[in-house]
Amino acid sequence: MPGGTATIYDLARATGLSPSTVSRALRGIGDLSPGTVARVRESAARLRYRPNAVARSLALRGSDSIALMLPDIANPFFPALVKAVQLRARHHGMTVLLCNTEGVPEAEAEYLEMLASRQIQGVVAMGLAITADEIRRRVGSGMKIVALDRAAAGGSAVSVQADHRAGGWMATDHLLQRGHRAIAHISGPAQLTVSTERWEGYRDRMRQAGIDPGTPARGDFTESSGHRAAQELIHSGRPFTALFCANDLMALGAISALRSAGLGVPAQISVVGFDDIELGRYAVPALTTIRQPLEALARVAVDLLVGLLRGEEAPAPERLAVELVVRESTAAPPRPVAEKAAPLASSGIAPRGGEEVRSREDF
Amino acid sequence: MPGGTATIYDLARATGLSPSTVSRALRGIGDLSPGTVARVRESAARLRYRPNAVARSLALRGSDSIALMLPDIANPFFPALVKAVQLRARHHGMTVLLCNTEGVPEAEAEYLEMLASRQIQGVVAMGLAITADEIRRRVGSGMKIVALDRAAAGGSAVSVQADHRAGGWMATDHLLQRGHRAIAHISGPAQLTVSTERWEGYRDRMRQAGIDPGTPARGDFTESSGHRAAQELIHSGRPFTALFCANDLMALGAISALRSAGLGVPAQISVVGFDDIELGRYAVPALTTIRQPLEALARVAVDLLVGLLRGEEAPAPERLAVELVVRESTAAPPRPVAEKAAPLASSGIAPRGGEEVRSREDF
DNA sequence: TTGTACGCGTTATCAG
DNA sequence: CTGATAACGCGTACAA
Repeated sequence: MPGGTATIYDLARATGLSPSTVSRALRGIGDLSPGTVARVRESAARLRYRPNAVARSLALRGSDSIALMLPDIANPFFPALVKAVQLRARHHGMTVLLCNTEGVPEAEAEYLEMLASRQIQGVVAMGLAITADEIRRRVGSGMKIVALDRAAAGGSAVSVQADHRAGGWMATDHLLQRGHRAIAHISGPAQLTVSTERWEGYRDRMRQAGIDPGTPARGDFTESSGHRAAQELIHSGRPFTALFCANDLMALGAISALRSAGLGVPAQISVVGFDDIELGRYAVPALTTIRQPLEALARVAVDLLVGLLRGEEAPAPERLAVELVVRESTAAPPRPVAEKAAPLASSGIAPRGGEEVRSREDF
Repeated sequence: MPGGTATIYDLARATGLSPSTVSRALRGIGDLSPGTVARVRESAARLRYRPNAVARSLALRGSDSIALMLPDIANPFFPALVKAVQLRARHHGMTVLLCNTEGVPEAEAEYLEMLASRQIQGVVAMGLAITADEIRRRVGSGMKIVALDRAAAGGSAVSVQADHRAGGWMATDHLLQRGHRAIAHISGPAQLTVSTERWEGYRDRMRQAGIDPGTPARGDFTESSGHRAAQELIHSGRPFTALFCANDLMALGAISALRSAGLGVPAQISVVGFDDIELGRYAVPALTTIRQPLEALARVAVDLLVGLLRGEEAPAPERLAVELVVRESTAAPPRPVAEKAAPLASSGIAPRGGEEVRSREDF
């Protein structure tokens, strides 16, 4: 080990064995006498042997890591999912490389290229902006891609998703149950299926109630876009007593805009979000939302990917159930003749921690 | 290229040249006739040649990527820094691997091991929990580590940091200027130097004003810890009209707790945070805070790391200047005989967008 | 200006 | 049970 760390050749020399025997002993494969294994282990420890992952990858044309591509690390929903994915990956002995793409197709393509060039053939992708053709090209050349929570273009990759449509339905149903009729919606980017699905759930439930869902306001899942969309909604003059936002971040932004306009939440306007990010629990008022099953999503996606890497067939896609979490941002609509200065403080003083969770079966 | 992609051997065969000539042509080094270069380029494109990064790493004992280790991807301050680091790294033609450690020393050690085993020798670390000895061991064996924003144990790695102490000083000064005397502090984890430095800035300014700083409440930089710490502060009975939190997330949690307790911000209590995360701009009330120079931090850190990887000497460490950003969460303290039911609505209705930025020189 | 031969560290195949 | 030998794809002295 002249320059850097010891290699299996150094161990071979030290033990008087051959490199191949050392390699086998280290990995515990083949039929070896207990003695040799012990000898190898001992000198490996003594010489501080560290396997060279690069050499191994070159020989094996593979690696023990997977990549996790995500469009916007600044969206608080993702970090939670990242943690869950890492946890599950570790369960399989795999390390996770995070690739932050900002939703830029070029960045995605570059990352994919880089990963292929590094022999990393497993990718969990939270929303891909590249074309279906490009995805198929990659899959065709051996890369395994599992879309997580957000479908890939044209269903070109296996996907594991929550039931966004049911979530939209449940959120809207909750507001209707509370007595609201004028329910506005701020949706996410039009090109994302999660946006359309959440909107469809909303639309379906509205129609079932005999109400015209109209056209949603459009946001891009950022807090600022929620803020802006709510302002536009207010200035449009279209009356509404409740607001279903396609994600929590936009809901938070919308609440900020509503309050700045002197509208109390939930006193005058009720707001429902989507995702159940940590932040929503500590917001004032605490956010009523649709909870996505993070651990389950991560588990299913990673297990699926590992299966694919082992050459197994992809199972039929399934939709994971979401839950309604009722907190403080929703209430009954104000009576037609609303008292003008509804005390905003009421929501702030409300006892905290009380929350109610309901899943699909309860509907 | 039987199995997968084309190699330089395939190109050699296709062009009638030797592998080494192809290798040189591809990288544009050595003296080659223009014709050969063109021929190689052409068939590289035609055969869809993609360099194998693994083989290259093995031959070169190096790689063109650096790692970015961070303790908690869920803290919104980090994603912004991550983006800045990635941008700067790309400027040097390097890709960034994100390693999320959850602040667990074992995870850090494992990642470091993994990186070394992958020939990735450059690391930007935002706070390392492993021991100084371990860090020195790594540095001793060729790994280049630059601590970003948070110092590494015992100054064992080069570090690039904002002037946290000045930030604490400025935040406290701002509150004193507004007329506050009873200023409480919620600090971060005791083992992090950023926590102590921000606290020291607070302490120094308080003493300059002839006020006993007392003992700070303790949080861990999460929103929930800020919420809890504020509750304890309230229940402790110790009177205060202003609160300086060691980061924005805790400030947001504290505000939530204060309002739940019926205390208006800033009507009854003024709050200052630290970091200037995006969320603070859209919170109600918008958060007064200390802004860290993200781009500068990232630029200095990445450039420094790249320099180290090239064998250059580390320059003297420098402290980057922070700024005070005045928004809506700070105001003058209420008059001694405060009207009990200060209208919380006032803050919500306050015009938004007005903010004032001040840097060190203004003090 | 271009080609040959070997090394990087590991795994797999085939003998023994 | 263990040991040679080749291969993975690329970079680089050294030779021509």
